Amino acid sequence: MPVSKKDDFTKDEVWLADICKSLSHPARIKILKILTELNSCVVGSIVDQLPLAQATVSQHLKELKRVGLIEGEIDGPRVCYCVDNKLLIKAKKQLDKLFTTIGCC
Amino acid sequence: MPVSKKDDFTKDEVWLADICKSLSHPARIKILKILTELNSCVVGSIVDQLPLAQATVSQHLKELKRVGLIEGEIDGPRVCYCVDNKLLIKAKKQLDKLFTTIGCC
DNA sequence: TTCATTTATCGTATATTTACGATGAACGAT
DNA sequence: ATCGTTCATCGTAAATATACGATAAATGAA
Repeated sequence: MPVSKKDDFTKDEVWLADICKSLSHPARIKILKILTELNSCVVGSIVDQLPLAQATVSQHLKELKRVGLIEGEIDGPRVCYCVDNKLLIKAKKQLDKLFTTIGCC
Repeated sequence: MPVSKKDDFTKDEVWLADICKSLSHPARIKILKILTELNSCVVGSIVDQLPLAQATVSQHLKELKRVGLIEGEIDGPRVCYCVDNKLLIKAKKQLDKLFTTIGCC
């Protein structure tokens, strides 16, 4: 008879899956690049470089903010976003760990 | 999704987003680990280690197969899956490139 | 105050994902 | 040939994701 399936997933697995989910749309990958390339990280500048409506970009920003990859700072009537390098490093570390675990590199 | 605008992004961005999507569920991350840990990579063994029904595991395997991260080989009435190391390396390379681009590590 | 600008959120439509039981197809064994 | 095993696929339901226009909230400027 089958073994009992009590095993849940580990915290690391859930966390990394969530990070990957936030990177699972090209617009969000591009947003991270834009935030790095531009001096300014104002929302309007990001919208200008994406083939998406402002409301849609706002949703993508929200998703990146949800997992902590970016942070928003209010700047007058604008909002200035930037990448959280600390979390980026953590994400890379976890990804490297996964790739090592599954026998790559 | 109404209309997909993924064609407006670069090939690399779309490809990497797709890889991340395939890693965006803890079950699929765990499947990759199981395939590495076990000698056998038969579907039944994978199902035994996941808190999910066989049909659901089969769907997750399909998603990993879709992006090429795993391959299935028919072995009598069974199917033996294994990780495609070549694609794994490509994925890691693209991820490293992204992290470098956005100023991490 | 009033107006224009900026961004988040609401409402909504549709697509996709996730999950499961049921079923079908392929195979080895009896 | 029939049976049991193994796995993929079908059918389906609920949740989530994606996209947009419209609107609200907040701010600075006139």
